[in-house]
Amino acid sequence: MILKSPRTVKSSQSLPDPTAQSESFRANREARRKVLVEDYVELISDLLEESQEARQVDIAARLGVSQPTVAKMLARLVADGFVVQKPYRGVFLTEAGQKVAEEARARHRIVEAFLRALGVSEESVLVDAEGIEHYVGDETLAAFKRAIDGGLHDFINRLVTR
Amino acid sequence: MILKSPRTVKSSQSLPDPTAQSESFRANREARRKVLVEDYVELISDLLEESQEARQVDIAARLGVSQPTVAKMLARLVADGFVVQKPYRGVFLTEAGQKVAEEARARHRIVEAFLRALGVSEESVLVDAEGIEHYVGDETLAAFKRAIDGGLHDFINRLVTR
DNA sequence: AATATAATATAGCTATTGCTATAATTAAGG
DNA sequence: CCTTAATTATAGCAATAGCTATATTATATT
Ligand SMILES: [Mn+2]
Ligand SMILES: [Mn+2]
Ligand SMILES: [Mn+2]
Ligand SMILES: [Mn+2]
Repeated sequence: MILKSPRTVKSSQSLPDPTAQSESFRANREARRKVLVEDYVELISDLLEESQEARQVDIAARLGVSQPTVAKMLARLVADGFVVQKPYRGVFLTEAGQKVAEEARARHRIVEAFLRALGVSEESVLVDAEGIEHYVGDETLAAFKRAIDGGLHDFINRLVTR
Repeated sequence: MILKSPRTVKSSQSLPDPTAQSESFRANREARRKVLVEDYVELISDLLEESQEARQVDIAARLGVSQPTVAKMLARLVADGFVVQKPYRGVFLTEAGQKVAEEARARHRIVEAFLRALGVSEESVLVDAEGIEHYVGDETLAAFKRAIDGGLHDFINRLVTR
């Protein structure tokens, strides 16, 4: 499977097909609704692995939000069946929660590895991956993986050294 | 400047430095607050270029939201000084609005071109770029540009054909 | 066991982003 | 000009995501 040369690919118009465009925006509003769930559940999973507990105060400190904000969000995650709370002992993940956490972490790590391979600094990798991860579809994720495995890194090196 | 081999780069821990992590989340909440402004203003600019007018109904159709939703958002964009309204003649961009639109469009196009160069399908490019564009920092954007200019495309082709 | 500390809960507020239903207004066509 | 159709405005509602201030409760320490 050979890609067409970029020169022969018709450059994108300013305005895509109206239906395609509105579907894109819809898909992104949908993705935006899942961002907090993914970030919380992934973080809870990380905290549990590191210290066997995930308390509201730790979550709040890691996210940079207040404890009542976390309390409210956890109530939603409980209602959605992703976490369970042990009173004054923090929260734990349900099966469903663990599944979301693992998928989120896998995506997150691939995006991070990809940005690193592109030569982005560690600080920018941290910040940008935290946002980008939520908007990378399966196909794009696969392309990122290919690029990492395939040795994008060496390629960049070759470019950088002329 | 030669990059270290990926094998020698210490794999990222599950949990980054707490301060760095909370700063990442803060930065992303900040970025999230700008998403709608960027999407609206860029779309208005595109509509104006295409048809010399940008009406609420057209914007609503393109975004896949209701007209009152657009009306409310336009009030905010007017208050923020990005657009002006001509009654029953749609909206137009101020100088500030045009600047935001041009920057947003430039970023959007680079992200699209980059995903295309990676071999992502046109549909996925449309959807994913619409989200990713808002979370790509200057440094990552520069890396995308380098990769496009540098001939990432040919590199992918080489990979794909073994 | 009493107390101090840490953790969580709750109340009450604000801003944002969406919706439906309906009213009001303007622009266009006859 | 008058009417109709298109466009915009407005009212009222809901969900989400944040905040501060304060109360409550559990855990840990003495
Ligand atoms: Mn993540
Ligand atoms: Mn994230
Ligand atoms: Mn855009
Ligand atoms: Mn966008």
